[in-house]
Amino acid sequence: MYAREKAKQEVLNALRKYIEVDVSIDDIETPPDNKMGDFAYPVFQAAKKMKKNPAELATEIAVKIGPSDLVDGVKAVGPYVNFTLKMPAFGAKVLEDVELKKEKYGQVTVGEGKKIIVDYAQPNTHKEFHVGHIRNAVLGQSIINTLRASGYEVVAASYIGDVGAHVAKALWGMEKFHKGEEFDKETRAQRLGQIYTEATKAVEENEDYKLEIAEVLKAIEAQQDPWFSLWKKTREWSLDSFKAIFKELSIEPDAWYFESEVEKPGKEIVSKMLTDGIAKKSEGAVIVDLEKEDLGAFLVLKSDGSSLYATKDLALAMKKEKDHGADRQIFVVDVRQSLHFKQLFATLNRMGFEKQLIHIYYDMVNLPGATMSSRAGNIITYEDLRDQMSERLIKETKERHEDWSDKKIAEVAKAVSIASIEFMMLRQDAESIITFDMDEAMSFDGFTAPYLLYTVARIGSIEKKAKKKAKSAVAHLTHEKEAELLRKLSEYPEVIERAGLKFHISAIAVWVFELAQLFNEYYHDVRILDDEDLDRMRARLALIGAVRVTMKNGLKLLNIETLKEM
RNA sequence: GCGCCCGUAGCUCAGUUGGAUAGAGCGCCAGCUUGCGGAGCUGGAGGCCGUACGUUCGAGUCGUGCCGGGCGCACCA
Repeated sequence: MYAREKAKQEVLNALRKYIEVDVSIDDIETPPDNKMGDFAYPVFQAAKKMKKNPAELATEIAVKIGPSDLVDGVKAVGPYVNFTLKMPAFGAKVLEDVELKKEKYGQVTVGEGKKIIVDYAQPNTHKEFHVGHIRNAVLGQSIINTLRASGYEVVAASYIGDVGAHVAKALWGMEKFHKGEEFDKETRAQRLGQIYTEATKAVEENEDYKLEIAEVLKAIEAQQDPWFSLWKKTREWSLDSFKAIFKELSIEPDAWYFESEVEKPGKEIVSKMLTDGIAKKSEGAVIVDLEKEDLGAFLVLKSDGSSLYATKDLALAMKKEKDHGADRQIFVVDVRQSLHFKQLFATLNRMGFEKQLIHIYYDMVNLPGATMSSRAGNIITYEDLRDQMSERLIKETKERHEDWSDKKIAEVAKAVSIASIEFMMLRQDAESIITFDMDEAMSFDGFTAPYLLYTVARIGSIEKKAKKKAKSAVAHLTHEKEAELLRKLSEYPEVIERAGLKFHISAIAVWVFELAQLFNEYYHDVRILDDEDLDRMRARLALIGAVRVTMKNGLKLLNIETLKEM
């Protein structure tokens, strides 16, 4: 049991003796200022039940409770019973927790025995991989990391849109406008995306093209050449490029699903739904009438018999269930598909699908001053963003490290720019729109990846310079900021648990930032090295080592690898 | 028209399943530092939490109306 959990348990045990209502660990709150105490129990409800004045009851309880192993003072402040941690003992337990568990510090067990499959990283082949896709993949991976840290068994499932109207459009555009063009291996995937955009514009100007593209789509679905071969070839171009991007961003799916493999099964499900009476024909197409659930009509097959997103999603859910049999299926998908998922889940329920289905949604990513849309042509691809940022970071890094090789500078700059992108995607609530300001993302000041990475590198540098080994001895850590750091470190497992239960990743980002701030304040107040009190120096080294390990653990959940130097 | 989301400091955003005096970063102003990595730290100014009612011992948080913004609502994904 982690230090904080154990302390809370002691608080609970004490409270239960004197209170006539049930108290659970969730009733223990944190006071707004730690000068008031570390834990607080508001007595309002208990007072009501016991028919007493809240402030009086709080006082009454407070005088009865004595100190325990990790909890020291108990005092009433108004209607609250406040508890203060017993400092040397509690701090020692915190450091012990971190040192014992190391990279596993913070992992909790709420999810043990439960299996979840998370659908994320769903780019479409033949289209560009832009910032919106980054948000999806990074958020999804971070949720997966956090669920794993919470004890769940998680299947990370990427779902690739390798068929559908967009593919037909891109291939049609290739033949129509770029027949015979040579495609360079390095850029061919992006070239496909450009052709897709070009084709989209062409269709807007000429309605007749729609029919031509519909023919292409049918040919691909029917596996007819030359379209089918062209599809197979170009699909690989996109997949190769996605794999490279995933690697850079630490996106690591362990299962790959493709729209092309669920298309046929999807159509079969639809025809079974027709015979079962779950679906019906309407205006030539097939729908599921969800008026009863107030969800309108769910279109599951087009009137020309070709499939839709919905067709494939039905089969996908079934396939995932067959492959992995998870207790829950989670879908990390853009908020604009909320209705689609409500309809999909309602339909699956009608088909007798019983596992829990959750849509985790996120909003879009804008650039300052402009909403991003592929139609307006102001989307920014992952590669462009990364390269623009790297370029500027190379310049800055060069100025600071004149002795570094170009190769080392380029590597560090790339790592920092990727970390900067990831952090911007995760530091904010998923439900809110991100305004991606590149300058802010790369800034070494503020709520940014570079600030955090710098702090970790700085700790590493101190540790490297120290001639003595760290040795935890909390008795030597008497500075006020040292106690604050220990308390902060103790919160980490709770942060993970809450983030995992609510899929609230930004809370991890905020917490790591607060820890970094606290460390930097400490660093300026206290000189760690060249201390004549060797035991104290070693104890401080142990403390900052614990800070570094915990920051690293937190950043890892955010897909960010720390750097030794930068 | 119906539905979902959002509205908190000049800007970008937090606010722990309703709890104590509403916070952070950036920017601005005033300082510290020849440093164990200053890419940092300290202090300051800056808020009728969109608005009006309601529920509650207690509302930025819950409910309803209104105002303002975004998104979605059958053959796109």
